[in-house]
Amino acid sequence: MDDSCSVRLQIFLQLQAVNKDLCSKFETCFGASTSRVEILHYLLQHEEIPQSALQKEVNIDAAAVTRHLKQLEAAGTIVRYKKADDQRATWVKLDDTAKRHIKESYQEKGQFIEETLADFSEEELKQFLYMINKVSDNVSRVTKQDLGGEK
Amino acid sequence: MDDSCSVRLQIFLQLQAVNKDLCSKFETCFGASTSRVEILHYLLQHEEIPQSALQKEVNIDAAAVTRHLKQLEAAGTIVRYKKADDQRATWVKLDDTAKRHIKESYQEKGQFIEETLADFSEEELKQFLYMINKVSDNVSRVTKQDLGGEK
DNA sequence: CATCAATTATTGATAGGTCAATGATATAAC
DNA sequence: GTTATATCATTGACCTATCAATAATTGATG
Repeated sequence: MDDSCSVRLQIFLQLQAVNKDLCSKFETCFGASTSRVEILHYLLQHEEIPQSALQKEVNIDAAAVTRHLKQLEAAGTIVRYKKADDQRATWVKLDDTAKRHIKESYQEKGQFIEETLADFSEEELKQFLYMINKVSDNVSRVTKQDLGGEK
Repeated sequence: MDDSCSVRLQIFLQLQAVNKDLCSKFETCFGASTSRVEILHYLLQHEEIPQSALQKEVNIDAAAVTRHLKQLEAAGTIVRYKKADDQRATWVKLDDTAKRHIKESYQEKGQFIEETLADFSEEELKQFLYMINKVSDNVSRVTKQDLGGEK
């Protein structure tokens, strides 16, 4: 683990470290956690959306989504409601004035991500994304095969 | 934020998603969280080490380190002690039999990381690491400049 | 040597995530 | 139509990370 795959191990560790730093600075820049911003991002792109769909888009547990939305609702940022045809599903929608504020705020802070990926050519960016996706595929494949005979 | 830098945004989101999956599967594979394994990894490489040094190596808060070490100590995996010349610093050391077990276990499971990065040529690996490091540099640079005039 | 500052580890409060269990509604099967 | 099954949102219990405050020890400075 130390010699033969040291580059791989380093990648693994660096990935974690970078991600943590990134999230932390993202949070202080945007004034909200990445999860929260991700949720708001999707809400910006959909006039209204069922909570279950939102939950699938965002990368967190349903329980966590519920708690985020409750807070956002309490803050007046979003509205939640049910429709006549299905009393289970909850629909989520951005409050109008909140929507404006968020749009402005994002425009102003969108550069954070740009700077994070400064000095990358467009070509490099594509390749980077490609690699990340490859790792993602590998990871999802690992689950089903490898962990069969364990413990 | 949606059009001009959509690739960047995608990279950002994917990075998070991948990292989360990676950690989750890593954890079920190794039977311990990435933080825990990282700690043990460093302990494998140092016969004994001051807790403060360990904390700097590993990517987590001092408080979290304390709690991990307490658990590891309670489980008999590590030993902690002070030295005569400095009653503040706590030294940490792997228990001998635990050390053997961990070494075996790692050998067996080291392939997890390999499979995660399967289908990467050595060249690609290097480039990937290079890119991650570049992002890391960018992120650390952002802090000092950008967040000056905020809020 | 007495005080002030720095280092080290710890604790408490808080935030945000997971999983498992629950309740309420909707759909299917018979 | 009634019973079983699925979907959806929520809650409670738990875990792990953060930050801020604290305590204990050491080093430095007057």
